[in-house]
Amino acid sequence: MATIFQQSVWEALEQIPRGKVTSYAAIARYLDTGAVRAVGSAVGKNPNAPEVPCHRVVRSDGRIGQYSGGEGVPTKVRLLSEEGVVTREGKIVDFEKVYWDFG
DNA sequence: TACATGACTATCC
DNA sequence: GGGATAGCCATGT
Repeated sequence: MATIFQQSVWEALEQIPRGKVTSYAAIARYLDTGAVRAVGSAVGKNPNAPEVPCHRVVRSDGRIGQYSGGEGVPTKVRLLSEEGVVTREGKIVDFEKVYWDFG
């Protein structure tokens, strides 16, 4: 059962442009809430995997974080790499350059 | 209704 | 600079 909160999170994810990443904190801020952990839970339960680019969400410190799909984090890293987001040792390279904010 | 948990973050040694 | 601890809101049992 998807709650309004979760749907809001997923809508936010769709706004992330290709080749960019954002953080859970940014989404929480966009939703005008400080529930960064709840955001993580919502993203992880995302039932619209292909529609929603949940792999474009990383931690605020530039690390990949977690992933619940395919092979897990390796899959997330691969997807990001395909979009031009280079990662290394589970961390985003040039994080500030590929970081995208809601505005 | 109350308790425990989580794809996190910020702070404090 | 790196590891550990507390705080946070929403969800599921």
